[in-house]
Amino acid sequence: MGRFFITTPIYYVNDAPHVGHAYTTVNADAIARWHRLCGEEVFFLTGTDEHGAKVAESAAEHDMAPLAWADRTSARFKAAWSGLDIAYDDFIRTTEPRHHRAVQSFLQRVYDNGYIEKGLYQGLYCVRCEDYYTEEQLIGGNCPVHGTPVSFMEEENYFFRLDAFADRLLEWYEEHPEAVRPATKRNEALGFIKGGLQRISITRTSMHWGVPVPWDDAHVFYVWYDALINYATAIGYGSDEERFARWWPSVHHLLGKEILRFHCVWWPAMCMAAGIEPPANLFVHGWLLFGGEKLSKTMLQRLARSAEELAITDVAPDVLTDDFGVDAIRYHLLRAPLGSDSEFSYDGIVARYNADLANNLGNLVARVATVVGSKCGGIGPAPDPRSPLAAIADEVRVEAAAAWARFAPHDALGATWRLIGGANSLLESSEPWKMEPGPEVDAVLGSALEALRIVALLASPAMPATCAEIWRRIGMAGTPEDRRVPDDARWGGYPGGLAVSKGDPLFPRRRD
RNA sequence: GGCGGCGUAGCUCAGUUGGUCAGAGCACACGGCUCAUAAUCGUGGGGUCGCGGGUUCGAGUCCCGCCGCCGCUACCA
Repeated sequence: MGRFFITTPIYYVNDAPHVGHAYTTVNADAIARWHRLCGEEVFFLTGTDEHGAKVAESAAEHDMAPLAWADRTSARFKAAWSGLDIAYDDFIRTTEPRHHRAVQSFLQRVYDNGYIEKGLYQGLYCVRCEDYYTEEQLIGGNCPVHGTPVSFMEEENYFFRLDAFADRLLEWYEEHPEAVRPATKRNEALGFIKGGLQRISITRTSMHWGVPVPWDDAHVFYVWYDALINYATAIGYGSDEERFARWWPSVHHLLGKEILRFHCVWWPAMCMAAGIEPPANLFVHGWLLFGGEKLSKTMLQRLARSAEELAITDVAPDVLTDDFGVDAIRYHLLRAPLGSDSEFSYDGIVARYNADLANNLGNLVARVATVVGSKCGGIGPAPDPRSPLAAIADEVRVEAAAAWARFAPHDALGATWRLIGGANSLLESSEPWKMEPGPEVDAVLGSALEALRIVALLASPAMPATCAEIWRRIGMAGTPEDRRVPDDARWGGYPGGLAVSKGDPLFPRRRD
């Protein structure tokens, strides 16, 4: 049996969960669900990143201990994922003891291997921020946050010798052309490496909200440095080597383009430095963008809790799921091409909802149930082995599987929807509602039901609840998740003789 | 400034190594149907593929320049 390990980035607890987070997480969830459907042993990891100066500051501002503050925001992420029907296998928090142990073990190894050295970190420092800035970040030579003058400071830090890995990284990219996808993102990472790498300061003494450095207790690790290691922590790095070896390095990291450098340059180098293989698969997705045009006040009110200028990070997932339903939002997020940026708008959601969900899928379910009710006494007949839909279903099954496998849910769903179109078309050309009950009617309606069964199976990673409901309405026992692709997605799996029920519209058409 | 990406029908997007590559879906128009959530099915209009050059028998597809967006530029989740 195959194994499939997929991760999202761990989300920083200073942010509230927003649609950008949901985009990554829903995609990872759907892909994980697909692999479970394929019968693989799946480990889907997400979580929260809870260290660093910003968390400590925010906690102080709220008069809370850092951990209490982190508890609160971490819980909001869990709630958001629950609201989006995310079936993760593990939710890691970087404040957990297991993570501290793994980080210390990992970085001690790097230290012992000679890739961490003490050095002087110099920069422009704002005392009130307790943070360094580059000259470009300053506004009029002053701190961008406080507007006050910054001072030149230096502190003794430990540095990771990233610069020592340039050649090995280039070699690794050469030997693993598919490791970073899509190719455009791979090129960006390569460009960064070829541009020259410097050593990285990885510890702090100015603040203490972090993982203690095992060989020098005056320091804690810089937040990014501990964060990346979560992927190793969760599969037993440093505590259960057997388990770790089972899942590593054939991981699939899904991440947004803004953190490409950390994942595609730092992280592989860190792994090399610690003496483990770099992650085998890094898939970098683009952003959802608001086109910057025609954002009506209505839309603003609907999407954002409060915003003058609406950004994707202002939109909370629950605002959307309350409005459209969980599966509709999951579906919409999954129809955005994953590797590149794509437009995101309220009107776009409405349009897709009406076209794909209400008109095509929802209406097909309704019309089939009604005609089965009137012409077959509500008992679904068996499909016709020679139905024209059989060939479409074959094609769609193969295409959808290939698309899910290459992290292209939008293509997988596009293919799946062709079977819906085929079924609507077959009904139109056969007109079973005009025919007398008999074998001919049975063949058409049985085939339509079979199409719905296959669609419910293939689309279940995207819309688990809706597909389970379709499954139930056509009389199937259990849920699509109990089945396996590709075998159960082959034409002829609908047994016939099952009670078909009508039910309310799955996706009531929107009039806005 | 440097590095990288993008600019294809009204909208959202496809278009490997240059030769049915001018496409899909939505929207729109017309026709059919009425089982269905005024749904569905069929047909059609519509783009000098950002602009200007160049290479080539032939270029959205390669090269140069320009215009317009955008990301990264190192310790920012």
